[in-house]
Amino acid sequence: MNIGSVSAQSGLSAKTIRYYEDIGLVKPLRDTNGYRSFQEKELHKLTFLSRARALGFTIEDCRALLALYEDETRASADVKRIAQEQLQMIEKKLVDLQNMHDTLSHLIDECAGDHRPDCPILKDLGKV
Amino acid sequence: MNIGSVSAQSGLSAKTIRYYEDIGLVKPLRDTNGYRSFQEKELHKLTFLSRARALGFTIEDCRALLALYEDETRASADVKRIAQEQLQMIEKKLVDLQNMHDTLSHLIDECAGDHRPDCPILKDLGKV
DNA sequence: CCTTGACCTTCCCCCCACTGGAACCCCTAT
DNA sequence: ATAGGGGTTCCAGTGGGGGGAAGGTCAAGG
Repeated sequence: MNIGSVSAQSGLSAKTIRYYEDIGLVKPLRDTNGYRSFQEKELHKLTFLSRARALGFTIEDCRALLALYEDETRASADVKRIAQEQLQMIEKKLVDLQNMHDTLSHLIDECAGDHRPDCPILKDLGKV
Repeated sequence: MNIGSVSAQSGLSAKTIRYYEDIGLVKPLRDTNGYRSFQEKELHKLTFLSRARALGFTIEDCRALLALYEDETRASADVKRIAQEQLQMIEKKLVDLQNMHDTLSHLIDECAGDHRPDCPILKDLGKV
């Protein structure tokens, strides 16, 4: 399979796949013409990466997860720990975003939103 | 006021304040020794920027908001519109994060997390 | 056989919003 | 005189790729 094919199947752009090769996440073979030649296993890894990234795992998380993915003697506890750490990050971000949301939402409610210059949003943001 | 002073008062790092000058958000005067010299107005703007950034506004949003902040003839509707757009971005991110959270949380629940290699997290991420 | 157009290659720069660090200057206290 | 804590500039790097140039390769159509 060429890069275009695995790109379509994995949902990753060709650019991204080349980047993943650069940083050592995948190691496709090369044809005599220099084209990357992906085998089933590499396609699985790329699909794995695509899903893991979509769940917010960092590249380094993905590297660790991929190592476990390929290690038949892994302990599922190791995978679960990484996933739980990521879940905590997500939960923290959710709290932060929810706070932003509430603050901004409140400010917006206070603002008349008309032709007059008086604006609680600006007033609050500039408060000393 | 020197940069250290406005940094402490605004909550922005000195590095960030220099960066904000670079990109034209603030324009402090200079002392004869070359030090930046901030006046009250600049401090207000920096505090404004600090708050707005904390609410997730981009630098370009901040630039627009600052222009409105300084424009005595603004219409509050213009401010409200920018804020509402930002609120929508935040709400979209909240939905995405919540979806990530639910998916990951479900996967974690399924995983035994013991010494055995069987792991629904890896299995699901690698599914074709 | 030639051309066309889709695909592939490497290379380098760009994005956001900073952060770190080097090398140097300035000011005050001891 | 020196030590230390300011300040200054400039260069490079972060994460996770994207855009686009300049060029090689391949299959199909005329």
